[in-house]
Amino acid sequence: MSTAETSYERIYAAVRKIPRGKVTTYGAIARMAGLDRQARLVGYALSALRDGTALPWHRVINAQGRLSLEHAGRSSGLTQRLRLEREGVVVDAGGRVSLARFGWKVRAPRKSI
DNA sequence: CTAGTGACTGTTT
DNA sequence: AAAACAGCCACTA
Repeated sequence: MSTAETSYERIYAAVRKIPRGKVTTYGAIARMAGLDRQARLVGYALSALRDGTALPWHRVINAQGRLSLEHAGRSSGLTQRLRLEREGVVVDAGGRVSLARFGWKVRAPRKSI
């Protein structure tokens, strides 16, 4: 079809690229999808996902390093936290993740810790 | 068509 | 540190 890929498709594709054990922000996903200022759209696209999706949506958190789902009063917040911890991502009691440590960076890691 | 809302972000008070 | 404002876009009524 001549129909161009929707923003959703691009967003999903970007989310799929997040490596296991890492997290990224909505803004970063939007940027990867070529929608640099549509972080909100990313959240909206993810909200449209169904249960059982193969998309690693749990690796997407907000720029404050916090799980937006918990803050939004979603029951899926617990699921996200569980999945992250299962991948080795440390989630604080307040639902916070250290972006400095687990934030997905396209740049190469430091040669020394 | 308009108006309201949202899994956001960055800047300014 | 917390709240308010503005910006951006898609979906629903």
